[in-house]
Amino acid sequence: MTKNCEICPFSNNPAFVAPSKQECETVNLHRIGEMQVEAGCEILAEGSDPRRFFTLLEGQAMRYHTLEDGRRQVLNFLFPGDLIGLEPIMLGETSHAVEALSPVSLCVFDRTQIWQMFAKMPERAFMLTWQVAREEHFLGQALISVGQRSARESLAWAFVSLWDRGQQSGMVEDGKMPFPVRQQDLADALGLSLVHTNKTLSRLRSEDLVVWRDGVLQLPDRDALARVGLVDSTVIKKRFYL
Amino acid sequence: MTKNCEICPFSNNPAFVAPSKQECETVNLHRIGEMQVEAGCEILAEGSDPRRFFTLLEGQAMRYHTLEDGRRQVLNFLFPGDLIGLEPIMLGETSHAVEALSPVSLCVFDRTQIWQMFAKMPERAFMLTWQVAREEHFLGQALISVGQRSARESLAWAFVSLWDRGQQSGMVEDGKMPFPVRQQDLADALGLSLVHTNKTLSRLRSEDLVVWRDGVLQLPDRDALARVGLVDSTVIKKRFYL
DNA sequence: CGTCTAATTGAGCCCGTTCAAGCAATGTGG
DNA sequence: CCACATTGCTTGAACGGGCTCAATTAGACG
Repeated sequence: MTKNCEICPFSNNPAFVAPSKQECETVNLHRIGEMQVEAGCEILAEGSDPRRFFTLLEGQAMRYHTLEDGRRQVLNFLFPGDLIGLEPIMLGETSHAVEALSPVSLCVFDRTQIWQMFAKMPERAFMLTWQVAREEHFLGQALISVGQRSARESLAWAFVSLWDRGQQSGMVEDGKMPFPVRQQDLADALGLSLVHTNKTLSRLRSEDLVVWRDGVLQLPDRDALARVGLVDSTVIKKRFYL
Repeated sequence: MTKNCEICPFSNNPAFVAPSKQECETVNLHRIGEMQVEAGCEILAEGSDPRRFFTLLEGQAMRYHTLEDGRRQVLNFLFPGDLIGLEPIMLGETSHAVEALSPVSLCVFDRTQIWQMFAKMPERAFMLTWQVAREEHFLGQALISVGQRSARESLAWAFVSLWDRGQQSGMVEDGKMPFPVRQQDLADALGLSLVHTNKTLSRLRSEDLVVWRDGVLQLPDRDALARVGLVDSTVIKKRFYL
């Protein structure tokens, strides 16, 4: 295995059940290889035939769907350790696109690997389902935000959630986290217009709740911002249990 | 197995891979039993300890989350064949409630059954993951709607989506489908106010696009409504493939 | 016949939208 | 080295979709 494999759900992570020697070999068998992608490139294209899926090893990405008339909804932001392209394989149709937000490195698997996992590596398969369930949870949270929260609350919620996700995946250093996103992307994630996002954001900035410059995010008072965003304190354990 | 078991993902469904004799026995072993719930009752309580999960055999239900201040977001509506309470077990925390919309019958499983499935019945485990992935897909679609569509488009989208779901689960008869929901529930699902939902709905009614009376829904022109709601024609196959 | 819940309709306001202009940083070609 | 285009951020002004408040109606139930 190469660099960063410790965050791959199919690899050996202390947070997860350790794979056996045999499992490792089987994984390596179906592991097509690693892939580097530049910022701004499409990792997954809307409507494409689902053949492979990926583990995001380094960098950040964005998953979105575009309506016929051009309106776009960002579904979520992806962090190291996240899976990409599993849903399309399960459902047989790629209904969203994934774009790299920074230089990204991916671990590439063939779709046949999925069944191999279920057949021969139940712990890996369980792990995989756990990831899908977690993503479902995040989508639900986003839906709550877009549906019920005000613009100010939504922004606050988004920053806190992203911050917490960033910490879980080890992207926060010195109280700073890379967040290479345009305001337009954030607006599309929250169902707001660019203009209003900007104005609401500048208010949060003037209150010293958010510092976001040059693609780097800082939250001087994460808990205060969480209160603004009505973020419930539910913590998702990294470790799943049976 | 008792009535309606053919729709249970853990049972023998022609759309799915048939379970072996041994699988059937193992499922029955962990199947706690059947449960009947009246309309309006809570099947799953927010914050409860996740111990069991269910298959919805008959009737309809609603999954929602409530914010501290009372605002409520309906996450989705549940149809026969859907799983209930799997996400909480996987993630260790029940962050949403599920309420019966009609008299409901459920098949009850113990949470230990999940691991049994991964360990001994890979086809069932795969099936289960497929269900989670499908639910993730629907949540994504809902997020797109709430985030990008206008009230009119949202309503149209919702009716068409529910209609299609209803047809897949065999709830449509004579061009009619039971839809035992208050306007308030629909409003909370779409992030709209009750008043605006009502006014938009009455417009759709006057255009003969929607007929919804006494808990029964009819769509005289499903395709026209789909055009109003910008529903993409992507069809999720009932049959998954490997 | 009073009470309760759900649907309906009107009036007025506001949050978030669209339109529009300006600015700063970066890049590109002559 | 400058002219010019491009991309993203910022800000002002005005409109409007959807909100809140409020009152009425209709049906179900005791």
